[in-house]
Amino acid sequence: MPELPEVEVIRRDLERDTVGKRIKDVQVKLPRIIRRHKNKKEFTDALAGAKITKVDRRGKYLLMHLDSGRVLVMHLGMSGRIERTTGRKSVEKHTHVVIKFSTGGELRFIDMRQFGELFVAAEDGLDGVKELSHIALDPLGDSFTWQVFSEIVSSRKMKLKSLLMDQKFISGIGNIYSDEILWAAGLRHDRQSDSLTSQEVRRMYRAMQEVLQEGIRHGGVTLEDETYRNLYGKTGEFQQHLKAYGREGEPCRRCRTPIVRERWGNRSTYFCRQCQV
DNA sequence: GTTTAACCCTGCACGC
DNA sequence: TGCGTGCAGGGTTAAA
Repeated sequence: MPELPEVEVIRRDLERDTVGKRIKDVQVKLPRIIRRHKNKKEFTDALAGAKITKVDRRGKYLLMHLDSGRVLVMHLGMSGRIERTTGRKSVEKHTHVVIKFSTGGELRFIDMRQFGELFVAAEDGLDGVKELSHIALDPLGDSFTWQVFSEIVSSRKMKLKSLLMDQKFISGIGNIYSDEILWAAGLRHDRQSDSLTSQEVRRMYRAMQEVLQEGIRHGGVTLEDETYRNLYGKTGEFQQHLKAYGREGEPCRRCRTPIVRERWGNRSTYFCRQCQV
């Protein structure tokens, strides 16, 4: 399930591999994936003939800028991935959109659970796009300073995990990385954000930066039964370095106390009862 | 302002 | 072996 590090890995791959290429043709096999558009034609016409100039990221959204003044916006949802192929490779099940380049080769959008989506928007109207307008600052961006983080955390009465995962306040963090950040900071998921000391806020800020950077460095997380891969089909390796997520019953890497799993809302949260307070 | 629950969909485990 | 049922999984959003 792609979060900031996984999406950033793909962004870097796309930036390296697709900038300067011209889109020849687009095929939509499952209209649900482009559900923001009235029909397939509106989507494919907006892309055909355009050259890719830049690949950006806003939270978990990928933004592929085009020389036509438009932007192809992509969200991977829970099981989505993008594959770069020569076009000769057989088409995998759950391939919903294919973008062909005029120089040969193509991008395939593959998504088993169909929670992902693609749409095209005008570049100068991006801030008005509902899906993007609420996305907060990027936690790895230069302007996301400790002071900014401190203000977000201490001015609200939210449980830390809710706060970390809320895209309105901090962008790009999901279930896996929130558990890892809280473990690294030694803080419980259900601590009220306004109860943190300034030292704890600083610890959480540092943990957030380090965990996300490490995630990117190790190519993101690919779980056993999940489908995350980079642009070339390579799996991530950060799952081997996880300290909390998915480690129910295994000893905490700090204090040896077994990691517990709790239902939190309608999903799992993993933490150490002993050293997260 | 904050929390909760439903929804989106497929694959898989399970019981019969 | 085949069928039906129930549920996991995460992000978003509407409702409480």
